[in-house]
Amino acid sequence: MITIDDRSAVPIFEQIKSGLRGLVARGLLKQGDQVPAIRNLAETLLVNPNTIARAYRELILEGFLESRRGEGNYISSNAHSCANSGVSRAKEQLRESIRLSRRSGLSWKEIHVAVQETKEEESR
Amino acid sequence: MITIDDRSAVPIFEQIKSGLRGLVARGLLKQGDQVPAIRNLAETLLVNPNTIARAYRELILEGFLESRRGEGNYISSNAHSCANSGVSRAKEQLRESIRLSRRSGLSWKEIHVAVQETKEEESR
Amino acid sequence: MITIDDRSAVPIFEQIKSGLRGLVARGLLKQGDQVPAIRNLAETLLVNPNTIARAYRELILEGFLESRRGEGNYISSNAHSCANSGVSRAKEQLRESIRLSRRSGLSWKEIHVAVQETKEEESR
Amino acid sequence: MITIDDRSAVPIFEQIKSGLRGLVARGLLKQGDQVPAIRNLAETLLVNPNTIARAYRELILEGFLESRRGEGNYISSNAHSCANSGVSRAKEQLRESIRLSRRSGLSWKEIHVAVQETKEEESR
DNA sequence: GTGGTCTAGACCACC
DNA sequence: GTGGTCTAGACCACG
Repeated sequence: MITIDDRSAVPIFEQIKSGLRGLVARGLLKQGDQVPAIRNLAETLLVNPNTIARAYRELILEGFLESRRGEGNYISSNAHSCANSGVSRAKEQLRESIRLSRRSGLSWKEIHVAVQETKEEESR
Repeated sequence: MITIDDRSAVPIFEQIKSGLRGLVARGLLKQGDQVPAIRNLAETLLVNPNTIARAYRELILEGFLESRRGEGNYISSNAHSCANSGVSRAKEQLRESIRLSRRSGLSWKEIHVAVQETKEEESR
Repeated sequence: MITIDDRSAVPIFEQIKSGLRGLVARGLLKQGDQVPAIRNLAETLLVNPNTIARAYRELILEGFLESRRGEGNYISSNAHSCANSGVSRAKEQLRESIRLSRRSGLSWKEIHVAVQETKEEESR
Repeated sequence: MITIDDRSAVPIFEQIKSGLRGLVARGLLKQGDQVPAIRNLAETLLVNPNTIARAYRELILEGFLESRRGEGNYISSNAHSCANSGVSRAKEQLRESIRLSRRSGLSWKEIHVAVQETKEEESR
């Protein structure tokens, strides 16, 4: 359910963090749900377990996850608000990318086209 | 004519590279034009000369700039195609950011809003 | 395994690049092998880490090396072809030096002697 | 009679210096002969006059040329020995290039082939 | 005046 | 542990 792009400039642990927040924002994961065990997810995503551990650790600090010792990690009760603030952060990052593409010479028309194309790509 | 954002995750030398490519793509700089001297631009942008030198060096490797010994750096004859490929690269990066923001839970509507807001911000 | 000549007119980072390409061309380094860590090699060759970093960075751009985040740099799968094109480049540069020495007045006999002497020097 | 390669890493003024020394070494220019006027040679070789001036200046310091004020520059009486020392310097440079090509992975056979090919190229 | 190389060392990020 | 970026400043070479 989470997609990793290792060629991306965005750190893998960030991709995991925003991936999980996105799942909550979209309602695919709810308060109290258990998230996959570190080793499990590492195997699934073909990623170093340390990287997963770091993502979880930061999500715990953030109050998005709760760790129950010996049991696993669970979506916390205030995960929703974390997810929402994650969404606004994502929006701000997107705006920065848009500004950057402008400086590289893209016209607004091209930017709209890019949005459209990505939308169609996704619905396939 | 080039804008630098020190807070951006995108390295400064990359911002300079795409800035120059953008200037050519928008027709503000043409084949044969001289680009600012390294130390000059460094002073203008409040950036270390080494950083400018690195941007220029990579643009030369790319064939976008030509260096004439002891004279300076000039927009090369095939800079236009480099600029265009730079534009498509920028477009591809934008699409990646859009995908990423989707994974973080942004709706298509929110993405359109972000584009709109950035547009208005720029025209101010 | 790489030799640096600080008195040479050839920049150190270029010597490192051709040194590595040479190691692959001679089969002493193979696809998938890890190259020394930047700080490591810097210490061994008594050279500034930045200089090594530059050589590695350019070899990555060239497709000769692959960098795995936080892990290190590795000989890429198509390093062999890069090494070969490096060898032809070296050959072309040698021919240019020969032409230059001709223009400086060396006879072909003297050139053969120079080759012979360098050969003997190396085998010592 | 002198060939310039502006793409070469060897500075143009050095190419001119060794070119002149080569002409003497090969007997095409003798003691007392006048060398071309700076502006003249600059025009012929499509080179900045400053560059010619620098080459001449250094050849004068070296004792290879003599300047007679208002008249021009002439091959000096001990030009021959300068030319000879130039030849040995050229030989040493050639040997360094050979060592460099070795480090880039060239075999001795390939080096001999390169010499042979350059020879044939010249006789055409 | 121009660019090119190198050093030194700081700081940040990822694994 | 790894690499990446940036700054500061020195030094050299070409035109």
